Amino acid sequence: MTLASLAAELGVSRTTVSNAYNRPDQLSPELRKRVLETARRLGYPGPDPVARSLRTRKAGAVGLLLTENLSYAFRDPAAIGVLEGLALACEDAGVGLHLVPASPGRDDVAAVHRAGVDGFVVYSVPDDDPHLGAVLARPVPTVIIDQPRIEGVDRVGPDDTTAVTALAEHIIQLGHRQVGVLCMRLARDRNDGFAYLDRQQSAHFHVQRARLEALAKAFAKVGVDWSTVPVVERFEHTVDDGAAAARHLLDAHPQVTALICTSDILALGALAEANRRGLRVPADLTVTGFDGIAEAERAGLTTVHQPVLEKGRAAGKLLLSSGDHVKPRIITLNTQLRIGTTSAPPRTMEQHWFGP
Amino acid sequence: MTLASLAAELGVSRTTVSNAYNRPDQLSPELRKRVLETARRLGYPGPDPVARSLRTRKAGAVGLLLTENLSYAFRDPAAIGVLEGLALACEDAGVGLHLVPASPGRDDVAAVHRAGVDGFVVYSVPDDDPHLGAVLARPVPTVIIDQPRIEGVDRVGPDDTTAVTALAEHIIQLGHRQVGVLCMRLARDRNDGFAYLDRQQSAHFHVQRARLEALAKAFAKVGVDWSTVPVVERFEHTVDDGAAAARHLLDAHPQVTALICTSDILALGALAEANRRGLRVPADLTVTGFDGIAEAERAGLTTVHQPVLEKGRAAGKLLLSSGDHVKPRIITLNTQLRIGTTSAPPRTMEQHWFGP
DNA sequence: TTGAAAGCGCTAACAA
DNA sequence: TTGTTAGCGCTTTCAA
Repeated sequence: MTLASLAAELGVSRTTVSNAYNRPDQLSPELRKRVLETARRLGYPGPDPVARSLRTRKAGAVGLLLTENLSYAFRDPAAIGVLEGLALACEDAGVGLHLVPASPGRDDVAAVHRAGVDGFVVYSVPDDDPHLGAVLARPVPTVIIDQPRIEGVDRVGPDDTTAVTALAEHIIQLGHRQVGVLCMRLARDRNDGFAYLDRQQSAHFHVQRARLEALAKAFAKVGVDWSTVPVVERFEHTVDDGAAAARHLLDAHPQVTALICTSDILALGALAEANRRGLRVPADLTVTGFDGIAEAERAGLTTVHQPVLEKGRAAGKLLLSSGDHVKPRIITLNTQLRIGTTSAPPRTMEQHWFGP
Repeated sequence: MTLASLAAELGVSRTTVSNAYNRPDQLSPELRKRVLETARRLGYPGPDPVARSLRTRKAGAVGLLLTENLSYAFRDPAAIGVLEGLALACEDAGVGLHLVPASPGRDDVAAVHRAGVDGFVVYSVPDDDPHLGAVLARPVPTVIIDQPRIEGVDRVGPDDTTAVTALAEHIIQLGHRQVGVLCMRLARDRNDGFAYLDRQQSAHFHVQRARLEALAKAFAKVGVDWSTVPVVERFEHTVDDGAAAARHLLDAHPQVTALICTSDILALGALAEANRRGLRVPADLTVTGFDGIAEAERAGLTTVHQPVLEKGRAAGKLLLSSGDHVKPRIITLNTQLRIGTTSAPPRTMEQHWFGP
């Protein structure tokens, strides 16, 4: 059954049948009723969506590219928040959200080519991601969330530099000079261990790079040589990995008084590890995160909150309002330093205050 | 730029250009290279996915219908698990996952018609959902997760009756006879309050209905008249709503010794409310859930665990392996009663044991 | 290895 | 109010 065969059956033109579905005001109610009834009787399911899309040049869906194991997207509360916000924006506009199957491993870009969508949202991928390249090659609008920064492409994200600088100043003000850092993956190759300056500076994930740079700059101001600061990178982004990274760092640098983590998930792991080694937080060790996920707030983590749901929603709105703009649009989201109960002056400072 | 104009530019046929993209073995490497290079130079982005889909009759995506506020899907860990499993199955098969924008309020079924997909997964909708009707009217395979049960349609889900019966027997064996129930919405209309027998029995959500029926049957066996058992329904499915529902129930029926909740989320709310009123769990009140989400296990909740990720994945696999079967396939997932620290004999029993 | 021809199923000018 | 005409951009027999 097709629209044409139904029209033939009815003895009307295809236009009439099409109008019965798409422009009810273009034909008499009786005729329309007759068309619809005959369609039901004959089992015609209505106009084929793909053929309609081809004709109207509208797919009615936006693609979401997140080059990661899907498990990541559904396990990280921050990512879920972004997804939810984006889904809400799509729902408002009545368009579908098409998750592009792009595993990080297999560089199979075909899925991007195959996606019938009117635009793409790209969420936090490395700047050398081949899927990203495929997306940008498609003649549809694109909005990038967080990273990378691409000249001429719309983007939504926080100002990582400002946010992390505020956090660093808080830690510095507390008196910490012996700090360590746990960060997420810096490139597509796996490196579960220390990340030295060259790797930090050549990181393919802009967000991580910006956060590390902001930390380096802030600590340099108070005389800390960043090349001496231990930074441990972790490929996977889970609480357990955060704990393992913390262990790795503290084993090698027990003198560290503050652990700065570039995400709450890692920080929660660090808290677990501190607990495991009998370190009291914040008395013996300060731990900070980034994102402001609910679980972190419940744990009292000192962190930088960012409005993740708003981030996804803003990206969706931006994408869906494309067309009436020329210059690329950048939306910078407000972040907020939230001082919890996991940061305090280092022990040595307390000893100063209270005497030995 | 289209495939045709590129072919014209190159002085070759459209077939050749098409083959350059889709069947590299059908033309000489040199010619292919020339085609691809010219394409890049002229900014031809490759075959249009929609046109290709029309021609090949393959959209390369599966639709997901969940008639709910999207916020629900992204806030309930059980739903996220299903989503993740389904996404994994899609990723394995290299097909996209198209979230259909179907708000519960607006009965706008158009989004279902517009979705260019090769099949649908329907997750837990009421049996009278109009979107579901639209899905079933489309000539593509469909798999339903959890509910409703539709004759002739593939389905994946747990055996709620067996699972809840085991749970009920546990509670009964502990000695509880004065029980109360918190359940999720029973129909599309909002009813935040008591749900009496007629509403329970006419519930449009099969899962809730089956669970209530199983409870009724199990308690009837030990002489409890189910019509005297307070059941509080809640339209929204959040921890806060669970707490409010528990308050509602306990205010009216303080003699209740066990609160049986049809989901972990509601149960977590009930725990919070018990805590608020100074009731010790399980000494003063037994609380049970359903689902086995991580947070519940962390809280030591007595619950029925179901493999949510597996549920989503199984549904995806089923859908993607359609075609080579005739009879509808039903996959029943194993559930597991997990007795935690929130269930114990009622106080009156203890008094029996230890004397007054 | 390449090309010609024939649609996939639909919508939107425009004309009647 | 209805019909005619002309594609949307592509793939796929089939024949050369």
